[in-house]
Amino acid sequence: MQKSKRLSEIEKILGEEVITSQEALLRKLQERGSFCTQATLSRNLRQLGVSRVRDGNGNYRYSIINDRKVLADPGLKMNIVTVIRDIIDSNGLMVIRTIPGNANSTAYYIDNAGRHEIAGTIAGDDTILVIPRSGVKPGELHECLEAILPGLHRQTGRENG
Amino acid sequence: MQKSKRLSEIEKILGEEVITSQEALLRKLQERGSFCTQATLSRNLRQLGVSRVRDGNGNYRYSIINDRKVLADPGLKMNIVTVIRDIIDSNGLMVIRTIPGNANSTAYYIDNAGRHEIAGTIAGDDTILVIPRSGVKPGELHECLEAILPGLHRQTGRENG
DNA sequence: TAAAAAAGTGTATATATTTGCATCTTTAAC
DNA sequence: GTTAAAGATGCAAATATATACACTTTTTTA
Repeated sequence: MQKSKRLSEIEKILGEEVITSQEALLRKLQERGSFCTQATLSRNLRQLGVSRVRDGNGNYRYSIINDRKVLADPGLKMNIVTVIRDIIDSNGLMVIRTIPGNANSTAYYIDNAGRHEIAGTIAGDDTILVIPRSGVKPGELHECLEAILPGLHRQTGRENG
Repeated sequence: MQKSKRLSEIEKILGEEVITSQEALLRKLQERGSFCTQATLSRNLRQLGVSRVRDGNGNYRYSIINDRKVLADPGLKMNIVTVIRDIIDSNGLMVIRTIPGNANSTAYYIDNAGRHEIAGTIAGDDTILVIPRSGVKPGELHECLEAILPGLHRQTGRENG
């Protein structure tokens, strides 16, 4: 069956490129040797839980994570971890890198965890800067993030450079 | 004008109820005394940055959460230096200022240079924050950036603030 | 292995959302 | 106060996405 291959291709493409419509995604899939119709793609996207989210200009973009899921249900933390690529400590600041387009939603989640250790976050497209409160040590901050994002330590390739 | 009232009603409704279509949102607005057509609502949702995201069952739901930043255009890597205005060191972090609208593309370029010295970057509209890995000294980071962006030192007005 | 059930898919179509255009309203400039 | 410019909106039409139905393939059951 070619479905599973197609699903993983979809995930890969969405992690690498900015896709604004199913038609566009369809073309990308074709370039990689996966073929189907828009109808099937629509079904696949639903199965993958892919959302259509806004970028800063109000344009839509397809994204593998659905922010609100994480938000509405604090129990579903695991999903957010899947978009995290790595975490790097930089002199006490923590830099989290995500797959493209997911920094904001992840940062939002971190902000809303209500952890005292964290003064705030700044998110770009695929990078989040987590700023600790004064006096919070890197190790504490890292532990804090692990508490917020269970399973995190298993995901990050290099946790300290 | 009733637009601003409608916008805040929209935010309120989305924060309180599960809305799965613009038509449904339209009805909720009417219940609260805000009237418009679906076309206008579509425009309003874009202005608010509202996204259409999946819930756990794959169904759509409108949500105020979104990703705010646009991914850089990987195409314009060449003349990247010409858009840089200056570079300022701030306690080991490097702040690069570009001409408006070019921070993203520049940051993208820097990220993709694959330099170990750099933990990550965060870009706004005309400002980039370059975050070094722990132990990397400001001078090293600056050299690193010069290596990535040849000609940089001639462009930057004040290289250390 | 045959039959039944479940899953996958395309086509055509339905539903949902966005947009071009004309119009009306508000704001800014004299 | 008049005119120009910008903003808001509805309508109709264009796009984009989802789904009903029929058909094929795969998986399960006995």
